[in-house]
Amino acid sequence: MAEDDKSHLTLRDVSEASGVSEMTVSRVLRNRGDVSAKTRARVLEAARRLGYVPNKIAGALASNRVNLVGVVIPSLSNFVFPDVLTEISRGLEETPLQPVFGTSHYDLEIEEKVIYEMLSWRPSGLIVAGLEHTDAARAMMRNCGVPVVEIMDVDGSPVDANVGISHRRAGRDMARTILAAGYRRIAYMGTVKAEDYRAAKRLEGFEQALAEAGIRFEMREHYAGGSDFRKGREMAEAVLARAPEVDFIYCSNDMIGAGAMLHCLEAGIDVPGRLGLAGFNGIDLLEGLPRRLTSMDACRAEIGAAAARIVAARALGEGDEPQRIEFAPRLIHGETLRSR
Amino acid sequence: MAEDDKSHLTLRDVSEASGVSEMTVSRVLRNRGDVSAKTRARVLEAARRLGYVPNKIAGALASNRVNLVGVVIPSLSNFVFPDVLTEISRGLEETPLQPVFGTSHYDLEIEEKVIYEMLSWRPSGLIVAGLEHTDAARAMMRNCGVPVVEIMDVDGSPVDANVGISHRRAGRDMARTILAAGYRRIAYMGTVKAEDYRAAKRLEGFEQALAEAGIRFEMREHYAGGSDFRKGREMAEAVLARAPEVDFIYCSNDMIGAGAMLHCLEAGIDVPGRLGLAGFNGIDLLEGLPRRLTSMDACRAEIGAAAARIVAARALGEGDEPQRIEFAPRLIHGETLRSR
DNA sequence: CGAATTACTGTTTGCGCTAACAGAATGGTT
DNA sequence: AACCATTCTGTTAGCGCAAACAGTAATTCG
Repeated sequence: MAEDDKSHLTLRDVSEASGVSEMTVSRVLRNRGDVSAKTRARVLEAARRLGYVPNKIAGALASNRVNLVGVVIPSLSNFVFPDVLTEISRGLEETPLQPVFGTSHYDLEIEEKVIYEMLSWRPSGLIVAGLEHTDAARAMMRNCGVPVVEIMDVDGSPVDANVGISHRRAGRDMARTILAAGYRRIAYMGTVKAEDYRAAKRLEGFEQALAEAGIRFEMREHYAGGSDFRKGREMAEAVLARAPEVDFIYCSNDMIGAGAMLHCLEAGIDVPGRLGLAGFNGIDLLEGLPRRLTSMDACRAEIGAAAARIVAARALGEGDEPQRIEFAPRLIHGETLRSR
Repeated sequence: MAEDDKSHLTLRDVSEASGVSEMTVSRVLRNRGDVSAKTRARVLEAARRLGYVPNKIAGALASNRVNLVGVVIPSLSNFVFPDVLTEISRGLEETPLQPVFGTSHYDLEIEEKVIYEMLSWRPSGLIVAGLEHTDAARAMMRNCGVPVVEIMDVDGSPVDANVGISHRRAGRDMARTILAAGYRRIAYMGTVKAEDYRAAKRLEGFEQALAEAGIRFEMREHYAGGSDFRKGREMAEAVLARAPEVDFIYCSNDMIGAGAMLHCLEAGIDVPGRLGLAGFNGIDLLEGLPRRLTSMDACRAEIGAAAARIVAARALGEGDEPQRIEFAPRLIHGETLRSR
């Protein structure tokens, strides 16, 4: 393939090697404009022989077009986001657009920096998780001149387009389902991260529905750090030791919920008879555990796909999609909730 | 913050707004060269007021420096890779470098395209998972003029730098450990993907060690698609139904292994007495399952960190790191392997 | 006090490419 | 033969920024 080590090959090198102008080479390599079959072949041969790789930096500057879409998410170690990313990638596959990822570690200041970095590459669009941002970040997104889609959450005021679910409603619906199943002494286990706005909104909706039924949490147990089975186990044990009367534990996510379930089964607790459990996210990876955990699908596949569609449509100027899409989180009844 | 909608602010706009030359603005914004405190303040104020975001495309073209590091991995839906990415990000945090990710879906042709795309942005370095590539991809990496680190695997010939573990050795070591524990009727459960070269190498090493002990697999069960508990359960059930004499199942990864474990426990099979189980990757997320699965740590944190270090050192010209690093996969004995 | 140094700011040039336009070659039509 | 349309190729200019160099003013020093 490549023969030359002079690692700064330019259009000029290819044009000299093939005996045509730089412009013609450019046209061939971009499939733009008419070029005779013979010339095309010569150019392609030369490019391949030299191992030429076009310089998109220069191309982007000259054409004022950058086929990148910035995607800003809180973290990669949370199941949810890799899923969404995968779906966004798939959604952009048929377009000339390419996603570029950045993570904010659930920190709005970092998020602001990441957005700034992304915008400094003048992408064709931006997809950002969540509706909470610093003022500066919001201003940048408002003025960047490209489509911005805020995803995952719809409880708030988007800067531009918005695709997600209502986490408040998700919490409320889950609470009502649990109450309808007859549980009354309910505990919460969730992250202590104030920056997980969506978990906070679910909790808020949940508590609101409880309040409407004249009920309050028996207790709330918080944790810091990542979510895994072990943490769920330990916390469930602690909760049940301190408040044995509890008959349901609502968990802020599926990993914790599954850990709690594993503890209960091992401790010989009747699930869902004596104690019910529910999580959030509908992580299908967990299918195959001894009991299917009651959960709620966050529609992350749909969200990723819709966000990709909106950005693509707007960036490529092919008509405008509806700009606000709210999906309805689907209850996954599972086997850790009495059905009656 | 921003006031103007004219979304194409340039250095000139800031320079006019602050009454200095473009060059001085550029210097202020990059903290390069001496600028008086007064001028600096004026420029910063103007930039902030206008909502100016520098154009890195232009900056990169002019300076011939792009502070991006391309990272090419097979997939995001595999635990392992988000982990490595996170570690690479962390490793680059203290440098001016920023990672940019792309996925190949375990397809070398796609990988070639992704590498081509990445190189067309003229990054400061490239980190690629695996040692298997198309000839064209290898040629591009050889001639791109920036540090290239192939990660995860060391069984093969790297183009440039290389950090990883020997999967062959990992398989061999695991087999020996299993044999030493007295198991003799061994089955394999793994992906059918011929493109998962590392899993194939582990299998190869494993079989070699078995052969040295005069043993062959009782059976090999393959599956396609993603790895989850359910699949592990189903396959374990199938294996034990067809070959009840099997006393150990070696699984190509932890998810499958954990699924198999869940099946066995539910079926009342004595683990590890009657049947032993092992996986691969040492996924700590799984801690908290009823039994700790025997596994092998793939050193993905160390690999990510080392790759980041090498790229940073080479790209920033701060001396050269050792170019080939092999980590030793650590056995995680777990509770699904007899200890004797 | 003049020269040398330092501190700061400006000018010119070009990175590698593409948009826009201009021109040449070819073929068909009247 | 003159004309036009079509097909192909080349020329010019400039995208927004930073490197290199060129000042100018303020300060230091012998």
